[in-house]
Amino acid sequence: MAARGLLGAVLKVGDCAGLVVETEAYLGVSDRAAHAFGGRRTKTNEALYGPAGTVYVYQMRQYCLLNVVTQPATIPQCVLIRAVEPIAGVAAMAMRRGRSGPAMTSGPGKLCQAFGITLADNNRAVNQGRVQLIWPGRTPALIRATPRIGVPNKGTATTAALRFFVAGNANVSDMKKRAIDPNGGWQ
DNA sequence: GGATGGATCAGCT
DNA sequence: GCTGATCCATCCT
Repeated sequence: MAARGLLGAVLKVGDCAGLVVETEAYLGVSDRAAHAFGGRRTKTNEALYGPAGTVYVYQMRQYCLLNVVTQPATIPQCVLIRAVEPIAGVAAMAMRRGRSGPAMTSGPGKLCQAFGITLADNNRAVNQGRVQLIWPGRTPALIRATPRIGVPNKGTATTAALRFFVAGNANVSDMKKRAIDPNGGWQ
């Protein structure tokens, strides 16, 4: 699954970069939690119907969320990037976030603020705009799966284990202190 | 450590 | 009007 394949990839925006450590899969028309559920297509989610590698930025309240389309055009599936481990441009990210440490990029809204990702980056091809994904990055020692976050009361969409993260990485959202691996969860 | 409520806003109904 | 793929401060145990 594409959501697992993104773990360990390098996300690069301008001079800032980080390793993807947490993702969620959104399975298109059959997924009640997806914006394209039932084939819904509006100006806002138009990017979902682009080719694989299209950036889909969704704004929620005062934050933006970063997605990457994973299937050919007209098949609206995507992966939400929920958290990264900062590896470059840390000072710039800390300034934009007003915070440092794990709280800087350990959530979908947080990492977009840290990298300066906005709706201006929506509906553009990865590696042809400011947002880039680069392989190889690092290899997770262990990938864990749980239900997605913020998807209540939607039957199987709520219970399905479609959230994936690098086990033990300190930048994963809601990571318990006891569960942190000193090696960052990498091989 | 866990639960709660407010901030805040574009887009859809 | 209403509704979120959120975040943070501030309670409480």
